[in-house]
Amino acid sequence: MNKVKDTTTETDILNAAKRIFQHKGMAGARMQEIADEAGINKALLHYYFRSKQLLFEAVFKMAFSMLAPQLNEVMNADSSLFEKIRKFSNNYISFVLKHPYLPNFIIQELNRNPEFVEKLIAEDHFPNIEKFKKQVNDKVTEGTIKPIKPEQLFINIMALNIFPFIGAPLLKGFINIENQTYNQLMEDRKTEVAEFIINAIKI
Amino acid sequence: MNKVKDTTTETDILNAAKRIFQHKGMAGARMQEIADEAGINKALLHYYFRSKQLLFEAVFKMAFSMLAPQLNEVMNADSSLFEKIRKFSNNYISFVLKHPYLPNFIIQELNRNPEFVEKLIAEDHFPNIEKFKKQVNDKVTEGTIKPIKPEQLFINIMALNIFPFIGAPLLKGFINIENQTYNQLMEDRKTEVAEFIINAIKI
DNA sequence: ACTTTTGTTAACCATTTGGTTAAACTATAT
DNA sequence: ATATAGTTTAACCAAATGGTTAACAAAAGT
Repeated sequence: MNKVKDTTTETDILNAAKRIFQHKGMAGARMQEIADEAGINKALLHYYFRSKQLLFEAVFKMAFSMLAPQLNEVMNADSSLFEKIRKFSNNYISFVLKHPYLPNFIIQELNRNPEFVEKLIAEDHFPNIEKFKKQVNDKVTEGTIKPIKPEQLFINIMALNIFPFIGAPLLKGFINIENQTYNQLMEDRKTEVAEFIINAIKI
Repeated sequence: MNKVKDTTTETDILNAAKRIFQHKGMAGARMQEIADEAGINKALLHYYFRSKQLLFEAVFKMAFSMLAPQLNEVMNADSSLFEKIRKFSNNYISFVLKHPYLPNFIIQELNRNPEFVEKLIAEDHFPNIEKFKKQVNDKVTEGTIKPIKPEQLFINIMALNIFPFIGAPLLKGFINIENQTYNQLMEDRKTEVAEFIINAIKI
């Protein structure tokens, strides 16, 4: 009964489904296309995951669990506020450059299905930013940084790191540059975003 | 041949389609549902717009044309750089608070269909940020603001203004607050975002 | 008055789509 | 070797879906 065997088929399916779902979303993805991508028969998808919905949820949770821990680790570390901002920006952008479709996939499906957030919160390892909030409030009180609500600072950090990937097609149009140049901008942002934020709040 | 009559049916369809498309996306929307929402027969949709694709494109262009001019006007105005940042943030957030689903709709469909951007660029009134870029470069040269690439500053402005709406479900989960509190945060951002940006670049 | 154009509907159609079934195949244990 | 449990497939199926047709109603033009 042990899973000594390599579960290649199941993981093949998951990876194929991840690719298709991330490109087309839940509604736009087709079971047949996922089966083709995985190189198997469509019935096997149902054998392993019962329904499109369950397959989707498996993919979604996998995607979310690739991103959430990063946020959690950095935000709850013992490092200073500025270090957190630097580390998160660097880590996050490096990671997303390797998985460019992940953030958009998650945000998109959460918008279509807002009640899904509650399910995620109930799960383990959902990010918690209490420590970060306290840290910001302390620094504001002691006058080390400009007054700002922790929530606003948090939103700003997320926005500056995540949006450039989600809004890439639009931004490329506005700025009028090609993919490669845009990627170079992202590369630069690994450090520049953090400095931008720190400049905005330091006294 | 004059359109003296009110084109209620056509606009009814457009408005209904806008609501459905914005909530469910192109792939997730159903023609029947749009017809129901508009209170008409499904065949009428095809009578007015031929196909789902064309109806979608009509809705998309309408949505885009509600947002793009704002960007254009502010960015190409004669006002100072800081004024532009303040005005855009205030205008944009005010507008989106009234149309919360617009930005996500546009960004989402552009991600599914990146070649759509080229079509938009070809159309009239596609935003142009050359004036803004020159303005930033000048101020950097004369030492009035910290060195920053105009493209990066532009991305930051867009990110800080747009992302809080697109990422709302996720951010509400992270910050652990309700809709009303979140809306108050957005209200505050009308002015705070601009000051955050200005603090980040002023010397 | 009547003809033509425009607007609207119910019924229909072909295709797509998620899902099922039963049979075949594979490996493993006995 | 053979029974057994797990894996994979081809063939099906019912429902949903985008789109069409033909008939009819309402304006608009003459």
